[in-house]
Amino acid sequence: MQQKTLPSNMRNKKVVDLHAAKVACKECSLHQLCLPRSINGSDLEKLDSIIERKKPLKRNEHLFQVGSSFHSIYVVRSGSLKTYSPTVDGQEQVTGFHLPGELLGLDAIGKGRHPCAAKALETTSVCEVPFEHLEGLSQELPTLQHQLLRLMSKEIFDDQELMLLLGKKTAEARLSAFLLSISLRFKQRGFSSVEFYLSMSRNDIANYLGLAVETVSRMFTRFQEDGLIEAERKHIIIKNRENMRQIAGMNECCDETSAKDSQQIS
Amino acid sequence: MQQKTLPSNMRNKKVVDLHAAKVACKECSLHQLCLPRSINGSDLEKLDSIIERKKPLKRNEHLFQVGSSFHSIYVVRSGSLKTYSPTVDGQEQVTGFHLPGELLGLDAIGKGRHPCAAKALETTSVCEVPFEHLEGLSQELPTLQHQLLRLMSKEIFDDQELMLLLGKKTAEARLSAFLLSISLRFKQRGFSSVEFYLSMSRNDIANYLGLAVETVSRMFTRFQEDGLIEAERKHIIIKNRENMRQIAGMNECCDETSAKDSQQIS
DNA sequence: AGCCATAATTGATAAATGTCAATTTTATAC
DNA sequence: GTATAAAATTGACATTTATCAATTATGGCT
Repeated sequence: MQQKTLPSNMRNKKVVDLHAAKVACKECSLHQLCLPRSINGSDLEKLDSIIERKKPLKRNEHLFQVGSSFHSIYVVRSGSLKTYSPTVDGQEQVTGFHLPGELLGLDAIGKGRHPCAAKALETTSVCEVPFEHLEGLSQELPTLQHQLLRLMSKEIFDDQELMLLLGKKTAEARLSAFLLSISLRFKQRGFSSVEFYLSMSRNDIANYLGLAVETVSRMFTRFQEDGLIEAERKHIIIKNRENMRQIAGMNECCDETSAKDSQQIS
Repeated sequence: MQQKTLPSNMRNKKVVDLHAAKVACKECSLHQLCLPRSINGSDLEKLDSIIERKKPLKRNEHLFQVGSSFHSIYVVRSGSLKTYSPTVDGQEQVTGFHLPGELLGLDAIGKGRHPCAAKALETTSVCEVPFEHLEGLSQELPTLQHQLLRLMSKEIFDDQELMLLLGKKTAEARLSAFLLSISLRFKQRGFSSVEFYLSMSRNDIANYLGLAVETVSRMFTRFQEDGLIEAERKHIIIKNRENMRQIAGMNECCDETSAKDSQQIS
């Protein structure tokens, strides 16, 4: 598996992390939608023809708002977004982060409305896949239907993993698992799993993990003291993955293995 | 909406709660799969023909084990089950409860293996829907494909709601939201949302909510002191739903409204 | 380049929940 | 029906994490 380290000029610049590293369609989840092994050329063209490229979002711009009506699924091409829901007390609750190659909007099919909002964390471009067209095409192409069901299933599976995390674990276990998860997702897209940039704020991380910002900050400090990571602001280097796994309370099955699994479409 | 209160002879007997109240196929999620509005008679027959009825499970029997290969989706006809995953430290982590009319196994499509085990909480019968057949049939029947995608999307949505709960809330908020959730699900199946039996132990509830058993027990006590519920063992009566909503940090949209939404297939 | 708003860190304290231990209640088996 | 095991409850105490407050660092803007 190829490993690209992000170019060094990204280190001290502001936004360029994920944004600069554009992901070719062939490497993203959409490619998984295209069914790498079994789809043929003309089918792939058909799929390609329904996809719309949208103009890039600037930081803090919304891809969609809470309650907006559902038309399309989106795939992140470059950059990153967060999804969040409003809570009763007027706060927002971050429900997910979306890196290049990942999907947004699957949770909106059921009710026809987006239950959460999606906001760009940096300059971000996405592909738009109109859902009616995708459904129609899935009707023609059994492999595409299958792949769509697989991706939705994976989403359910991933959410459940996160539930485990939020339900049971200590603050350090949560943060450790979070960092490992991000690391793994970078790896799956062909980037380095050892060194990467977090596009989200400590606040977003804390919110997502159900912790106070201060606690997250302290954990970052402790992880550095313990030699688990090096962290300078958003720039993270994983120094001791094995210990982090133990702290996260993960068995190995949740790392390399599942990473491979989700690559090779059987 | 009709409201059936469970027969009084269930009160002081052991198992008969959910188990006794068999749900007709027309009232369960499978009926949603059948697409109430738009599917015609012969299509419905086709769907009916691929469904297998299995012989009932006794309490503590498994429907499937962790890692077992995925063939079918299951629909609960009567009784109830819990799903759970093993954790590193040899414990189990409860990931969900499944009441009559609800689905199991959607999280297994992705990898072809069940990431969790499913165990009957009481005498329980399920319908088995072989996934290959379902996929094939969905290929023929666009409305069925659409419905399948909707149901999976709903699962994603529901999981995210739970994540919100586990991530942010206090112990009392979690338990309150849990009880309201169960109440709502009963209501959706046509049972009373005010009075019902919990088939799962306090231990399972605590595990599911990421709390210690003792904390759950104390919360039950407190809720009774505060007049929110009456609880005698597993028999629960909701006395003050409005206060419980506030404690759970829910806006109304998460109750009646969404209940209706998921009934009417548009 | 410098200013201002925002984000991140750190410390002190309070509140919530987990842990340990004992007791009571309920369920199961003989 | 009784014995035994399992589940639930309750209390005392320890630990973790949230909250409040203050300080420092960073990033965006003119």
